[in-house]
Amino acid sequence: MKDDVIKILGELGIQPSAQRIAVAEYVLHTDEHPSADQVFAQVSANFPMISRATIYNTLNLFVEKGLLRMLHIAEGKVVFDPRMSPHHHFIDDETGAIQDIDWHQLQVSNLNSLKAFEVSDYQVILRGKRKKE
Amino acid sequence: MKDDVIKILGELGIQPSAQRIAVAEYVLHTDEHPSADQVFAQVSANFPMISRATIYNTLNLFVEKGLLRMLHIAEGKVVFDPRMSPHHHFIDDETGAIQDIDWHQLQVSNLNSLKAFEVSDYQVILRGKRKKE
DNA sequence: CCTGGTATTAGACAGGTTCTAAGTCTTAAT
DNA sequence: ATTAAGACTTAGAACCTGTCTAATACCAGG
Repeated sequence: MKDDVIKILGELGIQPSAQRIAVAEYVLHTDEHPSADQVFAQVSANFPMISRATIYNTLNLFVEKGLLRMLHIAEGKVVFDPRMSPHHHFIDDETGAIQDIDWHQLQVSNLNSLKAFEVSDYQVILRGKRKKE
Repeated sequence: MKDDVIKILGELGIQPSAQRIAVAEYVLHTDEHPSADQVFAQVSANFPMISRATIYNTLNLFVEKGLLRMLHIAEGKVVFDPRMSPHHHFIDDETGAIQDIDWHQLQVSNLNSLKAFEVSDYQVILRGKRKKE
């Protein structure tokens, strides 16, 4: 399994240092959606000398190389929206600008297939870039 | 316009202090999705003595009273997901746990109506609580 | 006018993330 | 094997967002 990880890193052009292997072994085999701090805690257990900076460097590198995806959906930095009625959001990847998308412009179907959840709220988050007019 | 704001605050049972009026005047009339710090910067321009704590108190009060919505979609705290193929996410409001929803379980339609954007990526974010089985 | 409760303030504090400067490890060429 | 160059890691400082605290200022009702 360690060899699998080394192979994956190699294919993406990532030098397989001991620290990177340790991070990859954890993060590629978890069902959680770990935060950097959770990764630090788990990896530290087997690799006590690893530094927080290395965790951050490594995770950011993995994202850059397409091994991980970053999700901006946890508590943390927050922005405010005075439009209280439900609507979707488009986020410009270049500028970070957030734009409202009218609720009725998109439809999400098959929500009632989610039998295990009571959904109180949902929205579509779109990312990309604004077309030049 | 100041009177409009006072009226709105009054209807929601919010004491209209000078600071709250200043915050409301900005935040209710912007097309941005401002962060607390942006609100602080803007409001400070006209109200130099206002404190950061008041900005936070006021924004949180407005959210509580239903005047604003809080969006957790900006940069900031981040979690990582090793599943690179597209999928949706359900967030348990009670525990914060994030659960993957299979891409094919939901369909979003009418995406091509978004003529002004090049969408590189999208997902549905659902919030609620997990049903007890 | 007084009083009590509410609102505001400055600053301390805490968590998450990035930066910096220094040190260590690898690699490839000798 | 040796070494130099570059890549990687480290500890800690620094920064930003957000909350908390204790003290002060404000205001509505008696």
